[in-house]
Amino acid sequence: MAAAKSDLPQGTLDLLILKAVAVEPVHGYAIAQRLEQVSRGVVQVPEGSLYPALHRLENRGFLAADWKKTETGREAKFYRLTRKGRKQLETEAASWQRLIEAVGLILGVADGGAQ
Amino acid sequence: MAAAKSDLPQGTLDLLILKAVAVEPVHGYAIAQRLEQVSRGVVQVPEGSLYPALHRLENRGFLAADWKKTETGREAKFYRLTRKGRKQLETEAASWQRLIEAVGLILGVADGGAQ
DNA sequence: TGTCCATCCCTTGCGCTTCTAGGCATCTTC
DNA sequence: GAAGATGCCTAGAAGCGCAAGGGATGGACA
Repeated sequence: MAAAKSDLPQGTLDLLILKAVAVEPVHGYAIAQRLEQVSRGVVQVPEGSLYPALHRLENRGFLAADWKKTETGREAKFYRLTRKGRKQLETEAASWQRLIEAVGLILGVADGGAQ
Repeated sequence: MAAAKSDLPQGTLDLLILKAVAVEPVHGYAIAQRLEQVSRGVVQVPEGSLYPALHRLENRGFLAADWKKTETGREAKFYRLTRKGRKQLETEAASWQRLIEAVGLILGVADGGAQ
């Protein structure tokens, strides 16, 4: 059923996470909340997707993490973008742009089914 | 020049195939060529991705197929959109729109949206 | 005639990512 | 001290795209 739930296409999550972290160091739980909020609920990131993704990105050197206290007084792992990660963010953002342009061409070019 | 190789995110291929078939019945080989051509080489569909995808879509009742002769005189499997498939195309196209808008919000690509 | 290339179809197995479904620990509130 | 929110994590299953195989046909060309 077409709920607001939108399974993210493979690879997109990485891009979104990198972008979310680029602004300022954030911890995982807040990343999910921020993505959902900014996207107006369209993007929903279950924790089972989020944390593995964060670990992947950290393993590849795109993110680095430090434990700090949150506003609520709890210890949390704050991720920040490395230099390599910033470059990766640019690359993926460019790829994304190229992709949506290409898909746009395909979806829009043939006026055959234009409603 | 280096072709812009772009691994398609999971699920995107279905949408593109449905759209390609929507205009008129086409056979698999031509679908791949058309997608690559219309997208200006950005979208490339290897046969190992294409045919399984076609079979999936046929299995789910989104596509139907008939063997016909091509212009070049060879037998080929021409796929066409079923009623269910057309509905699916609309659904997926809408999902895609919603997604790129959401990602756009997060990336801040909208003019002045960044902050 | 025989060979090569382009066209056209297909399958298997791998790798990758996402999601479901759990568990664990801390802090606040009642 | 129980409950709920916060915050982190893992294991397993499922799905999809891709590389790398293979086969069959028709036309071009020597």
